[in-house]
Amino acid sequence: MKSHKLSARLGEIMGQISLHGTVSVTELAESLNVSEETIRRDAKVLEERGDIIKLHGSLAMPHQVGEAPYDKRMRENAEAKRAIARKAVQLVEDGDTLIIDTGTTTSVFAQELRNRRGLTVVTNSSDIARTLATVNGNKVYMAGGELKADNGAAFGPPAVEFIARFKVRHVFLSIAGLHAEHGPMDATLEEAELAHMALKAADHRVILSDHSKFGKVALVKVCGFDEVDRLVCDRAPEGPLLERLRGAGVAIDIAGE
Amino acid sequence: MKSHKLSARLGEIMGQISLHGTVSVTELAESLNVSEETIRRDAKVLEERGDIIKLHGSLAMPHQVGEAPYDKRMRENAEAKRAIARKAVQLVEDGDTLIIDTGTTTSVFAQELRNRRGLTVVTNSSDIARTLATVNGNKVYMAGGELKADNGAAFGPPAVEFIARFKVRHVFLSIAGLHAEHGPMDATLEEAELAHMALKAADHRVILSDHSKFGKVALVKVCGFDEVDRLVCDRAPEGPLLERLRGAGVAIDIAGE
DNA sequence: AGAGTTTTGTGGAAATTTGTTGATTTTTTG
DNA sequence: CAAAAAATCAACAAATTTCCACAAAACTCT
Repeated sequence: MKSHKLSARLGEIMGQISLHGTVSVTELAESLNVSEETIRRDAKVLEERGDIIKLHGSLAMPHQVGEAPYDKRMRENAEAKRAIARKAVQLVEDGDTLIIDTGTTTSVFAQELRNRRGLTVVTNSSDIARTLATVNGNKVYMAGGELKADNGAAFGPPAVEFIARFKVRHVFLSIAGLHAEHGPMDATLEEAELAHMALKAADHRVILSDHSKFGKVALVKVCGFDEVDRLVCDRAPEGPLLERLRGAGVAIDIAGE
Repeated sequence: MKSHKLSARLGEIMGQISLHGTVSVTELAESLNVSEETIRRDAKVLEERGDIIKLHGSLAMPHQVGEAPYDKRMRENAEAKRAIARKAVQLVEDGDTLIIDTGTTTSVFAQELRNRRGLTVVTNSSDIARTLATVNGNKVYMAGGELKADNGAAFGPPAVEFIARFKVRHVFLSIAGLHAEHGPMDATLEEAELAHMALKAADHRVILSDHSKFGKVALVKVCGFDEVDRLVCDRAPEGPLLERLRGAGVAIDIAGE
């Protein structure tokens, strides 16, 4: 059974943290008249409960105030995304034409594209547009309309039509899942429709995906395996997924090789 | 797998950077009472996380990399722009509807608008769109098309038509010059046309301008003094300019008062 | 009161962070 | 263009924090 004293202290700790943003372990130990080790043990349960995060020497709120879910997603698997983006940039030459779909991985990819010059970029993502629009003599075409709060990108028929007017060399897609049976999948119908149109508009069709998407099923199928030319990922796919990719002749690039 | 612990200092560094645009390593070391080497190490993880970029001797927001003229302009008079933005935000309430024109001052203004919730924002700037689209339950409508490399914003007839379809409470404009005789002026015809349409679409028309624009002549006249309701600036205008503003009944807000 | 359980404190080893030094690189200056 | 100044990097030592195992203390229940 839990003691009352313990839960009272946890509440006090939470109060201190939410009041000051971060509090040092030493401070807490002094103000609550317990040893630092006790504070650490409390911090452990608080962290497992997801109420706080432990830093080195102090405790803090789990996420920065005002941080968007999108920004948070950008941080998940950040190293993998960065590695994939670096690898994918090698496919692009100065002066290339490309369509870049919305997504956290493609946003990182866009940042890495600052190492290329004179690109012509078509996108529906305000983040990608901003990243590339003002630098290196790039030309950027962005689909307008209402930007979905989820990711700051335009969808719907106008956006699809906008994309359809272009014919480019490469298209780079982010996906929500990559399943051996169902193929590349997105979380919403609108995303999938736009991605599908983008695929038709390019000669060389590339999917950027970290391994956490492998075998995952999302809501809507984007396309068949035969509509993709290349997969750039951080770890090699295995089993039936690998079979399907090979069968469809999809080239596979593994970041860091 | 080594999970890097984070220092509570990282948040403070991010705050400083987003506040001033760029901060020198030396300044940070002094204000946080740690060695410069420690700041550099913090900067490294922040950079790998994509939150900042390291310059030689200082740290900056990620989009200030490269030599884009737009980013350079963002740094000029950074303090004044920030102060003006803070003042202007006081005019906006949660849930307001607004049009925000492209510009360096309005971009800073958009950052400050993260202190408001549930806004409906219409803009032609990819930077402003990206700043506000994914947070606080805002609704953002962005004009699409080719983004001018100069500032990452859409112009031309389609953009003007896009803006014309809205009717909002406030419009916020950046300008290139504010002259007693010629009124508010922009650097290009396209910018001026779009700004003029934006003015017609709002009840409350606000110009954001630092004092360096006072008395300056740019290429194209945007509108008459009587088409403006308010000027937010960092220093009081003087002489004939002040006369004209007063004569037209333009309210004047001075940042820091 | 006393056995069993839970919570807390203590000590030393392990891990992480920080400061310092000197070499290296970049930027500025004459 | 070369020298001087400033900033970064690499490596090691010092300081701080955490982790782990076990003992002491507090609490529960009969």
